[in-house]
Amino acid sequence: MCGRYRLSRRKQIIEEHFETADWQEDWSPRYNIAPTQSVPTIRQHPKEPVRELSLMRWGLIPSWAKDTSGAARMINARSETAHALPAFREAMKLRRCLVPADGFYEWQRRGSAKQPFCFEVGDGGLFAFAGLWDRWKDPSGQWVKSCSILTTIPNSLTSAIHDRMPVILQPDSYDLWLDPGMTNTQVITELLKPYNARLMRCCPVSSRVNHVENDDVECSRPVEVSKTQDSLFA
DNA sequence: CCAGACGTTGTT
DNA sequence: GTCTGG
DNA sequence: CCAGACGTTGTT
DNA sequence: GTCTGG
Repeated sequence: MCGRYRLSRRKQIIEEHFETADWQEDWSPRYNIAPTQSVPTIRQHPKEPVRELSLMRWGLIPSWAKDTSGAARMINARSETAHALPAFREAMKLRRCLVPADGFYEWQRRGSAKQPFCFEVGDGGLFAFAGLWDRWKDPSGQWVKSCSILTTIPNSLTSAIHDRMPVILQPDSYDLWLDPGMTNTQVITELLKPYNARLMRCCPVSSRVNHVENDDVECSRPVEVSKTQDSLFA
């Protein structure tokens, strides 16, 4: 799954990489993005051929939710079932987005031991998670946009650490994934595959990343693991 | 008909 | 909102 | 995802 | 253990 990630590139770099329209919001590099926080997402404008960046709360709040209490459990949606579930079904058909990132964290557990790893694509550059979004009217009448990151079975790199991984889209499938006119969920679901392990890398990182208040480059800096911890790789 | 649920992951 | 259970 | 909190009633 | 906050 994916419960913590990194987006450390500057706004202009994100705009250029994903070929979006200019964005009014600010974005400061983040190394430890946590559920319920505000994150950039990319959507296709429904009428004009333009991709737009938009801040959303991470943890999808369905339009019919009474409150936000369940949102933290909706940070991920299983790609195998999302098309059929009440909370995600309509979003899968009509409200897909990209969630830009340049790293994500997974924790490997062995009994009580817990070791975080940082995963990257290529040399640590930008990539996009497949995302779903919805909007919910809060008690004051304000619309709150929120999003979820799809998950799938792990590839050979991530399976050593965890039994799920986030869906990372190939750049050549961005257009189809984002196309609001594509409502054939069967076609859409074809895109939700484990990313090529040979194009990814990972390494153990400091448990600093465990604490959400730590949000700096140290969170994804590789660390040595001790001999005893080394068995975590086994 | 109304009432109530609607989710993921991990752990075992 | 939609779907299920009673 | 992890970290951290987690509580009622009655009596004085 | 479960639930909330970030």
